[in-house]
Parts: sequence; structure tokens; C-alpha cells
Amino acid sequence: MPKKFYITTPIYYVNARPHIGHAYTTIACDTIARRQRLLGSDTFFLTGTDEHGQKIQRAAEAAGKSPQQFTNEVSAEFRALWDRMGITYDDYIRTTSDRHKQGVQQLWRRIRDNGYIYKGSYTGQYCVFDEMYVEVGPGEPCPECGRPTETVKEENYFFKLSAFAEPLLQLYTSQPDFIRPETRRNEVIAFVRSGLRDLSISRSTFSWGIPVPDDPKHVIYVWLDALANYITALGYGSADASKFEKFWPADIHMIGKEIVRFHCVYWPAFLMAAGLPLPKSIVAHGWLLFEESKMSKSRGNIVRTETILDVLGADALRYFLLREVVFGQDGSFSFDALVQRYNSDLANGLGNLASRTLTMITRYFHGEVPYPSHGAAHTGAEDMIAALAKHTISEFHELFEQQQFSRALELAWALVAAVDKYIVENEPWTLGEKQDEHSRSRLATVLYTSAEALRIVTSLAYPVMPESTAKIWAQLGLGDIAKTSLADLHWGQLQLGTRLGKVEPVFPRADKSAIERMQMIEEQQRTPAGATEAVTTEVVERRASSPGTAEAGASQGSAPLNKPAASQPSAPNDGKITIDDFAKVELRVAQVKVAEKVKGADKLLRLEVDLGTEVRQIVAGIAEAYAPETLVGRKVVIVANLAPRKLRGLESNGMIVAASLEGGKPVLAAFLEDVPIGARLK
RNA sequence: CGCGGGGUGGAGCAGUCUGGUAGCUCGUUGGGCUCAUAACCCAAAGGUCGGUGGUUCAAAUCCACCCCCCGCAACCA
Repeated sequence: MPKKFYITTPIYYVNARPHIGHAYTTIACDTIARRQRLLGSDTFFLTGTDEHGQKIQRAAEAAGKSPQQFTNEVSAEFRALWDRMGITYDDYIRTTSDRHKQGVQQLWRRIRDNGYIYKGSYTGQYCVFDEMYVEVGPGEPCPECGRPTETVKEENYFFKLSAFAEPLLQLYTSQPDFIRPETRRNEVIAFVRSGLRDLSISRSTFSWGIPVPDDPKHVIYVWLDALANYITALGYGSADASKFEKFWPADIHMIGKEIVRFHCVYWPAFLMAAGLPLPKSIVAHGWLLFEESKMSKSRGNIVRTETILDVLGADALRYFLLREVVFGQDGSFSFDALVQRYNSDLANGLGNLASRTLTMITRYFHGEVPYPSHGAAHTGAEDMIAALAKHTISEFHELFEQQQFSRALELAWALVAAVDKYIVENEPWTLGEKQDEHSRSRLATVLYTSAEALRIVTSLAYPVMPESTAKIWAQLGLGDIAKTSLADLHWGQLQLGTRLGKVEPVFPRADKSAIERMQMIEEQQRTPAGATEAVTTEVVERRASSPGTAEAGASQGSAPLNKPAASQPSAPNDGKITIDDFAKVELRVAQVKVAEKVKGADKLLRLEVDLGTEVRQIVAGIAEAYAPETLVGRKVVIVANLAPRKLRGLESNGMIVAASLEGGKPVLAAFLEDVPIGARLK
């Protein structure tokens, strides 16, 4: 009876288009799943999309679509990307599917019948973005994300989360591996220790969700809805629960670090309340940051996965992400680093080793794997390679089990380097020129050893790079790489006399133009985002069940998340605006009448400026560069028609125009000639 | 005391949990080889592992204190 293995990605929230961060999570899971299959496990790999909630409802409205239509489209995009990347998911769950709704309602009933749901009323500040109530006063922004909150009063169903603090802490203690890596575990423990409050798990203020059983005025809280996907996909709550019986509990829930709390606190609590088994482990990875250079203002910084697929292929991306980023920590992505890695490790490393080894076998042995000597032509060098290979296999397995992908790959590539060295030291090309028995035998041994090491690295790397390793496999004359067994991989399995396939480069070298090509594609994809659109699209995946894609500086509005159909007449493609756009900005000369520091703020000055027609208050972040008294009487340029905004409790009605120097130091705009107060700049 | 992540040869990073010759990739310099995708191999230069103190036979690693940098959030309309 083979071991079962169940792994999940988060289900991705469809308010954002898929990007490289989503791909990162999915790639990690796919790699683990492929490896498990090769190890002989009966594997089930689940991914899907999370489609309910107020945010989606609003985004759909903004796009002029029904929520279902909207989510259908985005969900299909995710699925298409995974298909294009060859992701081997076994099922794709959508939270708007009937099977899911049915299962969620069943879960609800079960928790309710066990006495963990009660009805209460709640008045408070609600953050639409985070889909949660926050503890702030009316009018205050969300402490989590800083966005405005709405005052909401509703009668809700509550989940008795408070009853689970002790059981949860016990869980974390008794199963140290439940949350990985450890820093996340510590965070969770600290959070639970600080006390758990009951959780509101229904909403009646909007309708885009799954109705609460027996009270359809309410819809079920999106997180309870979403988390349940892990069991509903297996048929929980349906007529056929055989998969649920077989695969649940999950072996790994892979998540990004931003959704640790939901998976490590709420989800196990829900399951405990329902009397269901808990997942075995939750693995949180870090975020992908984009080329942390400051020049990212001119570039956008959300990289589309398709761009990389177009130029270097999926395997290059898979290898890069798993090799370059220390799993669990934040990593950075850049085209430069990608191409660098690709060239040094794949083209020059594995690809070149395959090429040189197989070419020589083709040349000297007519393309048949030769017989290694066990006699006089066998030296200690072969033993060393074999021993290293053996060590590599066992260490590699161990590191992979701990999700230490980068170290595992580094280790495997050390074998590649060792074989390169072995080849140089043994000079098979010299041996090939001699015809004597010993030289022939020696040559056979060297080439067999190289090919066998190549075979081992290739099979270890298969889960990471399924396409390219399959090509090497074919060149080695072996069958279907996806059908090989990793469990009993060992030295010496390469069959003598195996006929090689056609030898050709698997990883063609990438030159600098590859980087330029990718940047160009990104450039082209970047539709000029109208300001209004940015509002809806700016809700990048914060709560989204995916690794965050932290951005270095640029405004998020330029993300390629916009509807292509945007009928914004304004800008040509290169980011330029028309004179009409500029005319919208009302720049005027004003004179500072009053300037003073804002209490409790380091950078803010409160100014009263005279526009000629009125005196208004502006709060500006220039306190570090200008002393208040030096400003009084000075003429400055302000943006006069900026929407008011509260800063530190004070309303600011405009913005002072200043040059921004390195380090953020502002230098106020000024005139050499005298100008009248109120004059408009055009 | 806002949250978080860092400070390791020129660059980018691993190693820190489980103390014991400081490792990887790129880059630089010189050499080798010619089977291979201008690739591969060798050698060299380059490090007070942020600082100070402590524990220890032994500290990049453990403890304490301090300094600095970067995100996010603020107070950059």
C-alpha cells in the first residue's frame, strides 16, 4: 500500500491577476508533488481560486461585470497559466463551485451542531480590504493596512475561537513541525498566547458568498469559506467522500507568510470544532521582492510569469526560484540574476556536462553507453565519484524533506562540478586517440562514470525541472523520466549498451538580449493605468493567498492588473500624458503666512498659505529640511486642486511642490523673479 | 521602545537552530585543456564574519548591551 501524500497551494484570491509571486508558491508545490510521485507516494496536489467576498463583489461592479462572470475570467487565467507551466495539479477547486458550497455548509453545520457558533451583534469598524473588523474608532484607518474603515453594524454569527487557545498551544507544542519555519511558529504562539477573541464568521452587508445554512440573509465569512477548500475539494460533505477518507489530513499546506495566522490559528480551530483531523504541517515561505533598486519608478515591478516563460522557459524560472531563494525567507527577483543563474548553473553547468559527456560517448562508442572496467582500468577516481553521488542522493533527499531547496540544489550541483573536474583530470579525449586495450577500457570507464553521475543529477533535478531533465533523459537513451523511481536511485543503474538519443543543447546559452527582451515585453504589457482604474486594481494580493510581491517604490497603479479593454483615451503607450492631463493640475504661487511644527510628528509642518483669494492650511512633510521660521513670507508653488487629506489629524488642502533629492530631502521650488501671489503655473 | 528583514572577501548570498579548518555564485589576475553550449579545470589576490563585553579548551554560530542599513507602517497631498 503506497503512502499517500496530499499537498495544497493556497487558493488564490481572484482580485489580482496571476503574477510571479503566485507562480512561486505553485512551483514549490508542484516540485514537491512531482518528487513525491517519483518516490512512489499516492499523491494529490490541489490548487484553485478563492472567489467570494466584498472585495470581489466591488471589483466586479467596477469592471461592469457580474461577480460570477468576473471570477470566471480571472480564475481561468490562473488555470491557464498553470497549464502553460505544466503544473501537475490533480484538482482545481473554485469556491464558487457547487461542490465547494455544499461542503462549506456542511462544515458550518457540523461546527454549529457541536456548539461553537452563536449569534451576536457587532458594531465596529470594518476594513473591506482585509475583510475583517478592526479595533479602531470611527473614521480611523485600518491598523493593518492603513486604508479607511467603514462603520458597520450587523448581527453576526460568531465562532468560539476563544475556546481553542489552549488546544492550539498544545498542538504547537506537541507537534513542533506543525508550523515551519520556526520563526513563523514563534509568531503564531505569541499571537495565541496574547489571547484569542471570538471570530465573526458571517456577513450580512453584502451577498457575494455562501449563504449560512438556515439563515440565507447571511453569507459565510470568506476565510472560513476559503480554508474549507482543502477538504471540500476532496469531497467533504458530498455523497462521495472517498478521497476525503483517503487523503485527509493534508501533509503540507503551502502558504505565503502573510496568511500564517489564518492557516495556523483559525483553520485548525475550525477543524477542531468540527471534530476533524488536523493537517500535518503548514509551510510558510517568504516573499519575492523585485530588483530592490530605486530606479523602479520608471519600471513597473510586478513581473508577469509569462514574460519569463516566453524567453527562458518554465524550467529556468523554477530552477531559479528554488535555487536562488532560501526557502522561508524573502528573496529577490531580477532578470539579471535569472539570466546569470541560468547561464552559470544550467547552460554552463548541467547542460554543458550533458553535452560533453554524451558527445564523447557518441563519438568514441557510437552512441552506446560503454562498459566500465572493474579491473585494472578502474581507479580511485571512479570510487570517489560514486561515493560522492551516493552521499549527494541521501543528503539531497533529506534537504528536500525540509524544504531546503536551495541547499539541495547546491549540493547536487557540487556533483556536477566534481564530474567536470574528473573529466578534465582524466582527459577522455586523449584516451580516445589511443587504440590500446587499456586506454579503451579506461575511456569506457571514464565516460560511463560521467554519464552515470549525469543520470543521477538529472533524476534528482527532475521535480524541479521536469521538461529539461526529460530531454537529457531522452538523450541518455532512457525512457520516461516521470516513471522512474527516486526511492531506489543508486549508483550503477545506467544500463550498459543503452543507445543514446540525439545529442543537442538542452539549455542554450542566454545572452544579454534575453534580459532586454524580457524587459521589453514587460514594458509593452504595461498599459497606462488611468487614475480611476488604479483604485480598483490597487488591491493587489494583500489578503490574497499568495506570496506578496513587495514593490520597491513604484505606485501600484502601474501593475499589469488592469483590464486590457480600458477605454482611457488619454495616454500613448510610453507613459506620456497629454496637455489636457496636465491642465487638470492646478499649480499656483502662494505665500507662507504661518508655519509651525506639527506636534508629535518629525517631518510635518503645518502651513497656512495665502493664495490671494484665500488662505488655506497645508500640511507638508518638509520639517526635516526647513525650520518653520525660515518659511514665513516665502513664496512657494502649491498644487491647489488636490483632494483634501488628513495628516496626523490635520486637514491638508494642497501640496507644496519641491524637488526630491537623494535621501528624500525636499528642496522647495522658487522663482528668480518676483511673482504675484495666486499666479497659476502652466 | 511601531512591525519586520538584514549587516560574512569587489557584488550578491549561504552557513547561525545542532559552537570546532569561513562556503557558494559572479567578478578580477595568471595558467591549463580543447570533449563540450566562447564552455570546462587549476592557481592567486581579496574577510578583524557590524561593534563591545561575556560563556567556552574553542564563537560567524550561544548570552548581554550597543551601532548601522533596508522594507512596511506611519508624519512623505
